[in-house]
Amino acid sequence: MLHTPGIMRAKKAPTADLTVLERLRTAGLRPTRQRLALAKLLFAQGHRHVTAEGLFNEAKEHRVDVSLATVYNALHDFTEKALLREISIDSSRSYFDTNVGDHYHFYFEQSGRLQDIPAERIALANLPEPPDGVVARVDVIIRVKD
Amino acid sequence: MLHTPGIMRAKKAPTADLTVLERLRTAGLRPTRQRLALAKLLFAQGHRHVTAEGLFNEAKEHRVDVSLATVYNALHDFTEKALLREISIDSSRSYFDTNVGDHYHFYFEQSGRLQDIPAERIALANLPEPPDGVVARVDVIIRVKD
DNA sequence: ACCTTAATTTATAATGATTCTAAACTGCTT
DNA sequence: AAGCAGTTTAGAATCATTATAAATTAAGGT
Repeated sequence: MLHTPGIMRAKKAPTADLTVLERLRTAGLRPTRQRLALAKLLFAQGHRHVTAEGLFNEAKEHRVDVSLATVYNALHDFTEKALLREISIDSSRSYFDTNVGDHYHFYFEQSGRLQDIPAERIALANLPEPPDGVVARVDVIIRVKD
Repeated sequence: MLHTPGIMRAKKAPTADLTVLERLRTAGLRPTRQRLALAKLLFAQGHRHVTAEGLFNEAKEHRVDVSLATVYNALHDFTEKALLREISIDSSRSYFDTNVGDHYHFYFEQSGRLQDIPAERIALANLPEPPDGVVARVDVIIRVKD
């Protein structure tokens, strides 16, 4: 059985990977092995809410060898490039949301879990103008005792 | 010039102090020297937003001798007894708000300052019900690039 | 393919806010 | 006045996050 190692090695990864690679490039981020692997974990399925520690553990489970520092770096780089959005729910840790569109959140205090609420599910009217400066974003968090 | 040390010592503090003492008692908190002093700083004037570190420094300026641990204890005790409300704006520190009524916030990212928005200034309609559990509270934070 | 360079990764140390500990102290009731 | 549960405290410990500085690697040019 003949095979062509060179071509095998050069063979392109499945579509999902390509997309991730393009996303990174488009964002102006060098698609390193680590960033690609983390981005794949983050963006493979639907929207997610992760913590640095959580993503780090997930990477380990998937035999993705990255340092915790790199997970932090990647999360911040992705956030800076609007691939992620950072959410402050409690002072003890930060969550990162793969949904960067306009939306709000349920926060379940017991479990520490977050759930998206589509923007159209809440009518926010009469938003006051800030005394000065410009509105960067409006966060709405419905805290639920579950 | 005669004076009566015993009576002087026993003399009641001004109204504000009495009120603070009553507030603590009513809340079921023992009115210790430290808690009284901190409560006075917190509730003397209008509504305020403080951090533990900030209140600690303010205490020092006023020659109120309390430890940082006590400031943390007091802030948490007050919050538990609904004399304060804790607000999570960013993951690096907690703010405590002396306004425990229904209201929202402007957050000025540059300065790290918070400003109250009265509840009636924002119309929040169609709030979705949580899938399970009960709504503990709804936070609205308007983040301002100033 | 090979170089060069700047960006990235990494182990590890450092930081900073907060919490814990366990010993000393103090309101409050008897 | 005495005793005790509730508080305070200095200092150590914790935890998430950031900084450091050396090693690695992606990208572009030759």
